[in-house]
Amino acid sequence: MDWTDDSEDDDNISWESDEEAKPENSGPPPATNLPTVEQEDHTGPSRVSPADPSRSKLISHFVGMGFVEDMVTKVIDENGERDVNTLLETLLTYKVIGTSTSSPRPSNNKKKGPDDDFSDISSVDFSDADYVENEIEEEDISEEDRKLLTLVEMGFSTDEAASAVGRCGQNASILELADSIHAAQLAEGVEGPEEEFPWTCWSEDESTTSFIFGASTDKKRIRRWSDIDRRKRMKMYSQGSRNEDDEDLPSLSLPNPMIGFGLPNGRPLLTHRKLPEAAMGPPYFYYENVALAPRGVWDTISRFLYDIEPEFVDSKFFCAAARKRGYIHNLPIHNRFPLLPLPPRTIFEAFPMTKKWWPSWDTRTHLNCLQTCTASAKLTERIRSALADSDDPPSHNTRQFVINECRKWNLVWVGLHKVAPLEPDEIEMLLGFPRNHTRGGGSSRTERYKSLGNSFQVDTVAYHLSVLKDMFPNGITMLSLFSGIGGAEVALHRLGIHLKAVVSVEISEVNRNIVRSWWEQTNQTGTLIDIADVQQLNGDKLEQLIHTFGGFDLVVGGSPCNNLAGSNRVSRDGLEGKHSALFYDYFRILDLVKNIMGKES
DNA sequence: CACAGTATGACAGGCACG
DNA sequence: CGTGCCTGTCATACTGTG
Repeated sequence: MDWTDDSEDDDNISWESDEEAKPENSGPPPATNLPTVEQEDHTGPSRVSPADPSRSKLISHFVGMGFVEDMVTKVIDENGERDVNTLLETLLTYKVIGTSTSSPRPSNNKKKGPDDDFSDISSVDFSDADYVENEIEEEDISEEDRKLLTLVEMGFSTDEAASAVGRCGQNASILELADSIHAAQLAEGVEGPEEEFPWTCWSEDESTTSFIFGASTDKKRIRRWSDIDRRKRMKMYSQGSRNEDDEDLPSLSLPNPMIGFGLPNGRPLLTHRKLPEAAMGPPYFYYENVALAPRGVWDTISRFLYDIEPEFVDSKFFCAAARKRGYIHNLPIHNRFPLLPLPPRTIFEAFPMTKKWWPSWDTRTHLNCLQTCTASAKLTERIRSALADSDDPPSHNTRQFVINECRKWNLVWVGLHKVAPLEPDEIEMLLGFPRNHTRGGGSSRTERYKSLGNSFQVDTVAYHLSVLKDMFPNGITMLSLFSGIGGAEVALHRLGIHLKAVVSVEISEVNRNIVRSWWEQTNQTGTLIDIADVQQLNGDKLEQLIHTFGGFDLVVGGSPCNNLAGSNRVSRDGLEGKHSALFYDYFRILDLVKNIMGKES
């Protein structure tokens, strides 16, 4: 499966285009810049030339993040100070290059040449003489030492790094070593030495680079994810430099591209995080809502949900339709795997019949977010007549009109000059549900659109939940809040995870019927209990349920987005809105479950 | 009454530009 | 760094129809 065929998209992966547009980025060599213990003697602003205030501020900022000053200086020299985002990307790229030389791939750790090491970072020019020179220098460091250095850079102690190499052998990859240390920490029940979230890496695929946040060897300099500093970094990461006055505003920024902690087939998938003590299970939990909520909403949600950083993912990387969502969960994030078969990932793959009628000037390869409303017949007729009356190809204005409406309403081409909204069963397919999942059972067409528009994208959610399969070979007991049409249930079922018991809370009777009907049709052998209102789920009721089922393994829920979604022109009131305030019920119930289960164990 | 159709912007992020 | 422009967004309220 090729996860890179988006490259012709207009929403190119930003670092690709950035790097390609800047061949001069081939600058500083990676190897000598591998952070080492010497790094601890680097200082802040004092060593920075005061000649240029903005420059020295920039340098000390990056140095404070754990980059070596020489490397920072060099990167600024080459890129200028204008685009902080580019600077950070470049610095991180060099860091990753350095890391990758010391971490052979798990499947291929034979002798390797430079090409092997860097083939996945094609956008950087390695013909640079500096690079060759430093590759030679790097040969002087033993393989084991390089791994130790990398682990230390990731925030582990030298003792832990050495023990991990001892346990896993010298041929183990960095990822395996990091996992081993993490597992050892969990087994011992001790707080990790480097606070939570020592580093995070988003990696994509063979043609892209990876990002690492906050790597540093200095314990005191490690930034807690929950600190305000992370906002600064996220802000820089996603938007470049901003007004300093904004820094106190509690506002998380969205990553671009929106790929969460990594995608299927991402290579190498260097993901590892340490959660705050209070966030850890049991039970595991998984919370979802729209990514583009009003300012401050995700900060609040994150603060309530034990300060876990949201994972923002756009489902366009999983299927043919976009769906930008934030997920907060305490699940492990390594060894994820996608649902099979992989769903169609472009419009043409999903709807081959449309290709015949698709005009060349409609360059869409993905649909936008599937919503609860669809275009009217009147609009599609306006489009048809506009095209029928115009030349071939149509004028710029006509094309623009048609394209805008097609994007806005997710229209597809079904005939000459003829566009149409998706049918409910087509949306079911895009979202990963079985065909006719919402059909029948007293569900009207409008209700189907509404239920589907409010649902999970199953493949995306399943990818995150896939880590549960090995952990619960005998199946799981789940509390599903705001179940809707059962996206989480379908995801777990498709993953082959047995559902021992599901307590489903859903206000809509139509949706409850859909889930019940699906449950019966898939011959589930477990128990399904449905409850209409989250308000009914008080401490007594939960205690009773937990007693009956021996606790919950997983608490899933996507609370209502009505007052958060951008489409809402009337009552986009944020988390305090009538519907979206139900988030607090999610938190209340999750916290109750944690407390009750904590007592019983 | 149920259902379908329709009109109804605000707002934030990304980008190019000066 | 500010500005303008473009783009995208799990929706609500009202009206018409049978």
